[in-house]
Amino acid sequence: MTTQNVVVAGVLHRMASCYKYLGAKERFRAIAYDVASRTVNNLQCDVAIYKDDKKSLDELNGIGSSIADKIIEFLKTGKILKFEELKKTVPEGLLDLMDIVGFGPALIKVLYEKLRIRTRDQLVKALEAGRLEGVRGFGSKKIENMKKGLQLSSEAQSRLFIWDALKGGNEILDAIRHLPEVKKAELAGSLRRGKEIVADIDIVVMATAEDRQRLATKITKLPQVAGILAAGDTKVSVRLAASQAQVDVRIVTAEAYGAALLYFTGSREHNIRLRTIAREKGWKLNEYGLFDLKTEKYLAGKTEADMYKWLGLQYIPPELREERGEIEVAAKHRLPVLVTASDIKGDMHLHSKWSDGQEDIETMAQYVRKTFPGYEYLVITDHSPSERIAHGLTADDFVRQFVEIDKINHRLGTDFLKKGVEVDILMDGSLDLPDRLLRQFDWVVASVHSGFTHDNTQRLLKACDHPFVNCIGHPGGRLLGTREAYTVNWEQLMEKAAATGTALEINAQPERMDLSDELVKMAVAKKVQLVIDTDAHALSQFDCMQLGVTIARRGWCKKEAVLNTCSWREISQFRNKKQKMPRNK
DNA sequence: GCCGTTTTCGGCCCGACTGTTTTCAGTCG
Repeated sequence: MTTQNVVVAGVLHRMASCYKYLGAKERFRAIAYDVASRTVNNLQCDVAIYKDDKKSLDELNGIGSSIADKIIEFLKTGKILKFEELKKTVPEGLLDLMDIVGFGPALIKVLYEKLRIRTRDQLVKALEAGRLEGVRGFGSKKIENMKKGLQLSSEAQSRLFIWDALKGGNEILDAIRHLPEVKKAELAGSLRRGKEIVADIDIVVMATAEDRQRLATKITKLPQVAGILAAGDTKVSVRLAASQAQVDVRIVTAEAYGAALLYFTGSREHNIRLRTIAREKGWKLNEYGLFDLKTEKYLAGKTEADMYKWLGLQYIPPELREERGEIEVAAKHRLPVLVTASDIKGDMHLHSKWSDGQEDIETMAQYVRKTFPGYEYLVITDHSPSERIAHGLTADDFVRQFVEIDKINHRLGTDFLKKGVEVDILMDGSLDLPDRLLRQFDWVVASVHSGFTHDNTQRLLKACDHPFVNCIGHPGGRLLGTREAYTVNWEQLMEKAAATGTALEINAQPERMDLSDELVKMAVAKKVQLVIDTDAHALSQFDCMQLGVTIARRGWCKKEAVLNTCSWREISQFRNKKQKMPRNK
């Protein structure tokens, strides 16, 4: 669905690069094309729906009449005449280099005009032959950095999945916090906003002005650091030994800590809006604080809350700072109170040794009760028979498992454990366990584990119609970096889920994150009941609940929209209500 | 090229670090 968006955004981005190449007189045009490119890239729907609707396209942020025409031209003809013209004056082969660290428009212009280099290959050969040495502006370090940049860009894209980035980030954050000069330190950047994939790890550190330089040096010498990319006394960039991830550390004073945190958390688009608001009020906003434009007087900067207050906005949680309407809503002080990890009362999708989990049920129960004291219930949901590879249980197995669960509950003196199942949705939308068994479970998660190349809408709709199905597990079926999500008509599925009293899962496994934040936002708007699950197969995976909560928060999700913030009594009511609904068939 | 509840013209976020060169341009985030 979004492939077309990526293509269109790519063309606009390349046009922006062309205008950057053309120099100062075109620089604002370049910015305009970049903004439009990002808008298309962030679009929640397929850009193709605007093919015959210039008016709506024009209304999008950063897309005016002229760019709207060009997008429509591309959608209809597959090219943009203006872009074809631009390519005649700009060395197209070098355009892509502008996305590499260290390669800007001025550099590729010099390469082309002085050395007639117009492709990446020619550049690599020129570097190997030493043709750049002695050319004015190309010192030995610059040439070295160009080689490094090229090398890095040809290696696998160094983007990190959030769960890995969090691990690396928290590890070095912890080391930084232990340095005596550090008063405070926090993760910032897209990691703090909870994006699925991040490019680097940002950290903001508070220290006194006198300590900054010494601290910067110490940070570069931490054992986690494998290489130094840049090191001033307020900014340090290093590469982590473990993951090769880039870490940008900013060291600021207490006066500027909130401003720096705000600035380095982003998003870029969010910041630009904030700065514009400051401007309109006669102030200037930067990473050091909020200042009066004329007198330079410092107005605020110690905390993020201060900054938002001065700007007349409600505090905006990091997960919402994506310039997706949060500023307008914050101006009216109408932001939703987002769900938090402490609201969660239990995990409703996990696997024991009975199928493909690593632990026995009692060990999990004891671990979770100790580690998550706020939890009131834990639903064991092992696989059904079709999942042979995951040792799916037969109907008889489940009956035996019921007995075991009762015994453990009895031993622990609680009813903490609930009887559940992750039942397979077969190709025709039916389930692989009989109704007489399904009705005995406390909770039934139904999931697709086959037919990933099909449009699975009908299968999922049929599962929602089943009276004993309470939740659709990992509804999109994607595995990040491995398998694309299968095709689903989300409008239809969400409307069906809401109408039938079927919950949709936010599966918090790091390689799933399914529903995605964008789909959560859509589900919230359609009043679908959500459940945040870890799908844990090992004790350590119960920690992923935090990740699921982050996804929910990015989807503007309130506590009320998440079923497992409720007591078990309320969850039983949710289940009973569906069973009593009049059936279509 | 976009945008506007002072504006349809004249703005457009802003500062740090690097490298190469003697005072700054280019690039990044």
